[in-house]
Amino acid sequence: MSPRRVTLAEVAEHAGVSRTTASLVLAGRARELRISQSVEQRVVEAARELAYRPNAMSVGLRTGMSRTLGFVSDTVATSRLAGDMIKGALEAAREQGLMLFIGETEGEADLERGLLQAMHDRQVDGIIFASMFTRAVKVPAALTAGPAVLLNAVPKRTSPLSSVVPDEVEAGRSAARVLLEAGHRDGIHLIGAGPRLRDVPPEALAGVQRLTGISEVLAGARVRIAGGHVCVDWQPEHGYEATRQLLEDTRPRALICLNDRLAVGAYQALDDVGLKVPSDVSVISFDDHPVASWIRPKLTTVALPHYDLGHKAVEVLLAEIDRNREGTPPRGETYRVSMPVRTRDSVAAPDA
Amino acid sequence: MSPRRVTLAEVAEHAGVSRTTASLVLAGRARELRISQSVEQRVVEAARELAYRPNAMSVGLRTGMSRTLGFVSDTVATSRLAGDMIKGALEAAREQGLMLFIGETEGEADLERGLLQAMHDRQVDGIIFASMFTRAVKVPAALTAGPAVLLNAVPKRTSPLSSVVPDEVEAGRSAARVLLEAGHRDGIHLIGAGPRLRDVPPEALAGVQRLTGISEVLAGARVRIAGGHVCVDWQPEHGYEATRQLLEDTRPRALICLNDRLAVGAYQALDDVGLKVPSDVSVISFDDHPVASWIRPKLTTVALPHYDLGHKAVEVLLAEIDRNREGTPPRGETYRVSMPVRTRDSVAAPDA
DNA sequence: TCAGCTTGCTAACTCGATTTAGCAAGCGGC
DNA sequence: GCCGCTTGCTAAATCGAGTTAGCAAGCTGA
Repeated sequence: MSPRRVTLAEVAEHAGVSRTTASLVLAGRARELRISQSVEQRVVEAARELAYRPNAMSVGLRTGMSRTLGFVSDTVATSRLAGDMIKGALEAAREQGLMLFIGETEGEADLERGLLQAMHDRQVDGIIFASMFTRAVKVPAALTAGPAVLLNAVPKRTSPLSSVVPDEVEAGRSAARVLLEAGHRDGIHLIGAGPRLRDVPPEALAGVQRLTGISEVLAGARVRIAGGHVCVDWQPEHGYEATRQLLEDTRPRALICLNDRLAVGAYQALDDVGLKVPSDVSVISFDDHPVASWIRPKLTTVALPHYDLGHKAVEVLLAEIDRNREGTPPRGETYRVSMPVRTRDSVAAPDA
Repeated sequence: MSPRRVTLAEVAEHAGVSRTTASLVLAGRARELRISQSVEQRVVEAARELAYRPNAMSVGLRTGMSRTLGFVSDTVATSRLAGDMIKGALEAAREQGLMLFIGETEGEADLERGLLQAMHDRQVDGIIFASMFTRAVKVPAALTAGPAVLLNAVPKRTSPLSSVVPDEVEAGRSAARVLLEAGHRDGIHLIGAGPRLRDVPPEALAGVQRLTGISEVLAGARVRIAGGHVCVDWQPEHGYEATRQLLEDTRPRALICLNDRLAVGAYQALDDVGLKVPSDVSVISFDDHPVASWIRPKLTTVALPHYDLGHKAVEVLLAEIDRNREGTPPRGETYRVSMPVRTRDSVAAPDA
């Protein structure tokens, strides 16, 4: 794009000094280089009058810092589910005067390689490697060439990269506590997976961790999980079918749906047989998808902290960039972001 | 980011030629500058062996083309509603070897100005200025300094910028046609706005245009719109209340909900009084939000072509960039992208 | 043999900013 | 007056790539 811009050379000429002097003044180094107040004033004034803004490409080429970050993910920006992750990252970046390049791989290795290359070609200061669903990832070699952070992902193998993930175990504990606090002691069923840990595919990290937390708290209260219904995928249809099957066998008092879309399906199945939420059956879930507040009654759910995840990832990445500049090795730490309970209308005391 | 990269100078040295020669060869200008086949071969081989990739910052500084585009919107990337717009844009850009900077303004003028500046500082080749909801926008002055395109927006005043928008009028026609084709001739009610055009706020562009198309086709078939229910916002709660009120007065045969979230609410209200979709009341709607295929029965809806909108915007922007490079004035055209009907299960012939 | 043309490359400059070494002028002390 | 130090700036080089003018060598025709 070629719209005319004011160059530093023009500012220098306007102020009647060399480009070097102008550069040093605007970089805040006037004192250090013993430039007089009057020259400094002239430069600052000229820059203001001419509305000078540095060309970021030029600065980047000279300094090796482009003031841009890369955000590479499978489908975060485009899946309609985790937009707040991007939002959090965008805001954290903006606060520091940085811009974000977005790239989506759809999980394809070739696309991923091309994107990482394109970002490195553009000299990004660092890269956030994000996953739509919490999972363990194979860290691409190209990613460790410079500062990078995993977002909503943990490395499959030992890696120098730090991770930022939701605290899913604690979320499971929270969900169980909500039911216990409402008075539920039996008839608690899982929709989506369980009741044993081995009923969850190990790659479904969120499921494993949610169930871990749920089991821990219920066991601690000597409450048994009455049953679990495995779903091959966590969409409304699967929640509907699982709940239909459950209702053929028994009358549940509470459902822990492993995500909100499963809960949508559970609501539909309960409605089909005339059971009311929450007077007949309480429902608690995870994610806080917008649909949670569209269904009636509104769903109590433990929220994925997308915004905070994205924001934290940028913070951690910036720390890694600083570390890299100082020649310090990467931190390789896992940061867990807590998941708040969104209390709505789907949980009540068990009926008699 | 400072990981070691191979420079053109290193390729030249490896091939035993000048940097100029190496540059000309890799730019495909060997023939034009009469460089021998053997020299050309040596350069190409050296570049391959050394895995040379040009530094995009350097190329950008020298050529004035950064091979990046800006995407500025209110809340498109982060609202969870229009992710496919970004996806379409990302894919169109990737096909051309370009990358996308994303920035969100939340409709704040200061943020908007800062973002446009940041993108210009980084020498973006052009900018897509997008809106989450179809609307008329005040085009920021900074935007017309170089190639730019409006996406899901039209300019409030005459502007040199082209627009890419969904064809909402034709979408309204499609929706009406679906009902006519199912046999509906009366008892057709609108949920969200209407029945007259003046019942829609003029700034709710999609509403005005959808209603225009609906009215046109129904009038052409001599079918009256039985009634319309204005909603201050188009969320499920509003659809629920409007439909509840409607059901207190009359028994509708078909509902045209002005978007899918209103339809969610309408479904809930119909369920409350034991009316079945579609046997008792057909429902058609707009947008094709994911929830359309979660509710039961699945909703027939006229889809917003987010992916195609985003893709088209990049295409149009690239044409504008070429035009700008040739010194040709911007096109200033409006491109309407058609909205396909997603036929599901919510429309049937009227009952007796 | 000489002049003009062709071939095949290179030196130098450019893009816009930053960085570093160093120079000139002035001052103070011996 | 001379030398060393301080002040206040600048020239030159750098970052990595692209662009343009031009030079040297060789060939051909008169």
